[in-house]
Amino acid sequence: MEKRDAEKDILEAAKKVFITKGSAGARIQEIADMANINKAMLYYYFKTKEQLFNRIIEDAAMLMSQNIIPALIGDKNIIDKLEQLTENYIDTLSEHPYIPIFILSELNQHPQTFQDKVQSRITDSNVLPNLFQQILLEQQQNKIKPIAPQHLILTVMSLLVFPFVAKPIFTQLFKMGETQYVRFMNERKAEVKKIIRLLLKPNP
Amino acid sequence: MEKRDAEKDILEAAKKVFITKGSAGARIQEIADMANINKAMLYYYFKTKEQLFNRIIEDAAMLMSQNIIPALIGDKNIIDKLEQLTENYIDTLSEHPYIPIFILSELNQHPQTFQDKVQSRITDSNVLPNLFQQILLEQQQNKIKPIAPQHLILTVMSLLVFPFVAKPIFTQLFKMGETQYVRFMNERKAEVKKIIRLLLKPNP
DNA sequence: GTCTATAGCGGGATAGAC
DNA sequence: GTCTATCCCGCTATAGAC
Repeated sequence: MEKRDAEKDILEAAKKVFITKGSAGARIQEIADMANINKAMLYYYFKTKEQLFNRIIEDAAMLMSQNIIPALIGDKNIIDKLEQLTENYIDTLSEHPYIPIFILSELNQHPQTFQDKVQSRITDSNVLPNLFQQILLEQQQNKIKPIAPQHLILTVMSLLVFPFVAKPIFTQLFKMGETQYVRFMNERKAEVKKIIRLLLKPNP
Repeated sequence: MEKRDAEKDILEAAKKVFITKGSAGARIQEIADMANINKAMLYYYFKTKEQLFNRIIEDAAMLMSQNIIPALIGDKNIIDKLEQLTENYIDTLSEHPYIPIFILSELNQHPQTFQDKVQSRITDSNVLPNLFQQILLEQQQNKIKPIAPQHLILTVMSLLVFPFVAKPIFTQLFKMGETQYVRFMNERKAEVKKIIRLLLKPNP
């Protein structure tokens, strides 16, 4: 029998409600109900709706960047790094499929949020410039085919993230249930890796 | 000197506000102000906020499907069709970059919307089953490499749509201005077509 | 068709007892 | 820490004069 932790319950409920309804559409009452807690109690733990929301979106952004950065650092070659990223990303997002659309949608409405809460972590780590440099270096060494680093990165991110962003559309369009969706996204790892190799592996 | 058309002004303003703030975040007052019209006048033309919103999202969905369907029907081969789609889509979305994130985000919050307003148009036209059939046929004839139709479609859609969905992220990440973004998205047409050919063109 | 004024209420936030 | 009651603002929507 575990001790009931109000703050944890609130965060869990808030996550669900904010992610499905968005910042403006979410109702504090609904979060409180879902956490089996009084609305006043919620304000006892989190001073304002905005503060609670910030906490949720920070957690979500953290979850995302935690999977990018480790896959991309180290001294493996580019193809290995991107394949590792594919594994990590699809696994994590399969467990949290609504995170990307939530982040992107909120970012669209408040672009400053990104600057403040997400970019700093990526910029500070210097992952991106290092990756660019490695791509250009491996090209000079003829280890991979020529491609603009921006296009390569955007292509891989597109292939990884979009299927989750568009989940509601394409599960309905392809008439998939939840189980089929998960299986499909697992197949998709191989598909994305195939494209990465097609793009980068030099012709023999 | 053109005649002032209130209804048109409202729709134009509503489009901007709904797309940037979302359905729940949008304020009727802001739409009215932007349309240089009285708030009561707005209710004269559109009975409720919801009705106005529905009109906006229907227009947006229409704009999207208008570009998919024509590129995919007819008797061209798959590669030509997908390359045509690439041209149409990136051109249209470059003019309306915030439409995809708007639609996807609202769809996520109200999945029923899709069933009602978008899917019917696509389902009725029978584009998707026909396309699937053509893909399988060309594979049997060894005109294209083997690939599951679902993965092919999802890959192409990812490559086309995601750069717009993630526009705020990657313009900031790659430190791009509006002009550079447009130029980059134009380059991207060639990049996407290259990937389509890599995926489908049989090795000689 | 256009405008002013206002109804009416949903929902964020707080007071204050226990 | 927990709860009830309530404040009060902002917002959708309407009434009604012109």
